[in-house]
Amino acid sequence: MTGLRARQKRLRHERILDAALQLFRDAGYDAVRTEDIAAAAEVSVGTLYNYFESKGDLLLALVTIEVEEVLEQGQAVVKAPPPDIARALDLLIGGYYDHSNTYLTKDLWRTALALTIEAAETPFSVRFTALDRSLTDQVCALVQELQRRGLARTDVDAQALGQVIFNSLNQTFIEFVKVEDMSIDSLKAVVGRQNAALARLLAVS
Amino acid sequence: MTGLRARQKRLRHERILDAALQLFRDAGYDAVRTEDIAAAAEVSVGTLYNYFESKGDLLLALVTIEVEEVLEQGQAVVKAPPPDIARALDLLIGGYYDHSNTYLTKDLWRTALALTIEAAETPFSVRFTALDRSLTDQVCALVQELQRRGLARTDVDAQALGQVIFNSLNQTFIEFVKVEDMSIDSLKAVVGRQNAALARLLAVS
DNA sequence: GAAAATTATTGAGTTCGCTCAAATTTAAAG
DNA sequence: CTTTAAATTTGAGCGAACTCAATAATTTTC
Repeated sequence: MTGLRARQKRLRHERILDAALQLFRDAGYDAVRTEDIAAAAEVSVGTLYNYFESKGDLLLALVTIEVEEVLEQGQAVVKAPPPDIARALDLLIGGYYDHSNTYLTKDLWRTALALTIEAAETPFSVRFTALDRSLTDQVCALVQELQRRGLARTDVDAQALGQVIFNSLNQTFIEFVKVEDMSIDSLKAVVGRQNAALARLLAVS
Repeated sequence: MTGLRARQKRLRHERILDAALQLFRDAGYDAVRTEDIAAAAEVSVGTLYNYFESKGDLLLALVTIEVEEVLEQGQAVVKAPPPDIARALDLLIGGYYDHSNTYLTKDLWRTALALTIEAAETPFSVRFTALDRSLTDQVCALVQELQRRGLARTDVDAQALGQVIFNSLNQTFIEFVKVEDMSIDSLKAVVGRQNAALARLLAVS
């Protein structure tokens, strides 16, 4: 059986994460002090820093959960995409966007995205970057799948194109979280127009 | 003639900016304290905050200068692009990348890009976002120019495609500054491959 | 040119993220 | 059960960005 220590460790880790998510969502990242999180999780500040490297690290742990779910959800679309390039892209990317506000708010995404750039070398940031790469791979896989099914031109570098598509959807998402009063629907509209253009270029003649 | 006050104001503003750039470049953003900048500019900390909203604001003022120059330089390419889609894109984008380390280091770009996401509502961040939009417009203009010259397919939304291309080059630049030991040449190689793929799709059949 | 009004500068003080030496709790050894 | 060793928690203290009431410099008024 697991010792008392291991059990308490798991419990505390969970309590801290739960407290942080709750507080971050309610009050916004900046308004929450590490002291508040520690208090809500019933540990001291020092203990909090035993479990997480920094306040930002704590947020990135939460973001990671969200992205992992997004990634898994995307698999279904890649395996059986709708027989239309624009629709397939809209479905995959729309899925990403829809899922993105399950746990996190714009404020939290803003902070998290900023952190992954600013503190690019921290363990959690590295992990997040790896997830970004997985998402890129997923988009590439979709393009390849469309080619394989004869729905898209095969005389083009699917890898390179997938990267471009992912980069663009990622950047557009950043714009989205930067503007507090932009709806997910208008985000989808912007990307939908881009997907339509790409779909036309990719269509088999 | 301008009063003593206005003259001193201009002088102080300049001295602060110069001191900040020097120190930021030498020691890195985080290692420089606002106190150090104030001392180097021979003003007090309070005065520094009379001229700039925050330490980050000071950095964004510097970044803005760089981007404005990049934008101006790009005009030449748009007006007379080489008669080949891939080359035209490589030239415009390569110009952006080459210019980007005239004043700023990767460290400074990292911090600045993070700031424009995190503090999206501050005046300087808004100004930076506007410059980003101008760059997007420039890429769109290049695509349109290529279409006008009969070098690219005209049955596609140039605006949407330009956005995609800019978003992608921007995101790739972010990846570049995130990885300390990635050269500008390998950055260009990555984007070059993407441009080749797009060029093939855009080629008139 | 002196007094009043306006504008700008100053630096000690506040806040918050984070650290680390001491104290406490749990596990292992005898 | 006691002692020793290891792991974990704790919170006062530190550093740096930023603020604001007091002060000083400049301009305007008469």
